[in-house]
Amino acid sequence: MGKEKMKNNNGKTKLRKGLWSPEEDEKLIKYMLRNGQGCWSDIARNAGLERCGKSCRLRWINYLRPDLKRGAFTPYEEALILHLHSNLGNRWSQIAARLPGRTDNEIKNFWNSTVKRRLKNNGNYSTSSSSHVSTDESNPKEATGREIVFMHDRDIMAMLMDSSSSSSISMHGMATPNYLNYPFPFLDNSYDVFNMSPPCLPQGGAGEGYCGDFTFVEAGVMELESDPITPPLESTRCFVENNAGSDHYAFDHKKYCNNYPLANVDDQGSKIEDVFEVGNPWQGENYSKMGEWDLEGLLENVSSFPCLTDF
DNA sequence: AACAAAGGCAACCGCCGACTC
DNA sequence: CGAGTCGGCGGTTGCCTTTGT
Repeated sequence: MGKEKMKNNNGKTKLRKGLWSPEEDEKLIKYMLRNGQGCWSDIARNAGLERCGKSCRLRWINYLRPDLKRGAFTPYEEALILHLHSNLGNRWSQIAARLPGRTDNEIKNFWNSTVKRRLKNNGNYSTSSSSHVSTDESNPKEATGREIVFMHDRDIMAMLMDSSSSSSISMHGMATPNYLNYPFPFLDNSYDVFNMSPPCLPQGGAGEGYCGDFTFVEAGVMELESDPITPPLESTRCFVENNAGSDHYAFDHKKYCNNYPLANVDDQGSKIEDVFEVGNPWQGENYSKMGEWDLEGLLENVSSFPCLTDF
């Protein structure tokens, strides 16, 4: 890393920094499609990019990967992030591993902006607040020295309700506190996220992943996967359509590609789906669009949640 | 309409562990 | 065993956009 900078200083190679241009993206995409992932330094060199390998890796992972899901976080994802953070702390990569299609950077940004702002607006949402957050005073920090904040699911939903203006969650008129207590049975703290095995890493092997356990099949209905062998993440249908209702994954051209159209990444002007030679992983006959996640409808169909019938 | 503040997000930085030679 | 390299991670920065006044 520093060595690359040294080279730069010696004038051998001038490495670019800052925002990526459409041409750079095109080079990286084409190279990755042609050669696949390898040594990032080689990729940067061989793809003709005047970037360090690290920069290429970051760009690909956080932005160009075809399996990325873009758009606003769904209420489900928000709740999941909050819950996982309460267990994992700032281990963004681990949290991201349980949110397929989302990157650690994305989640980190979401946390550092949206969540922290909501916490701030909510006032008491701090480690010193006993009403919303409880801390284990006997062991305020885990072994790594990280501060642990224990947040109950009730708090999570309170936050979500408070944030209803910015998300599509709809809870107005709902008057059943029991739902507030346990709106998402799968978010119960009894889940040992540290021992969930294996995590939903893209390279993860067979087994039940956290997200892989769930499949959205229609609005407001979530099924538990009965198949003991959960498919790899890429093929796990556990997403809802993003709130923007646009593309289901990486290429919401207008909004996310530095405001340039990535559709012309190919010389022939083919679309990104064609360039990647893959179908949209979030589309297909097995995928049912959900649109906005209407929690009211969800709760009306509460009987569809096997776990919720216990309440 | 103009300006400032806040929000959102892409990208960089520094550190660390794993691996190789 | 130590140095070098690489990939990965979390923290942070800075730019652009949006919102408020």
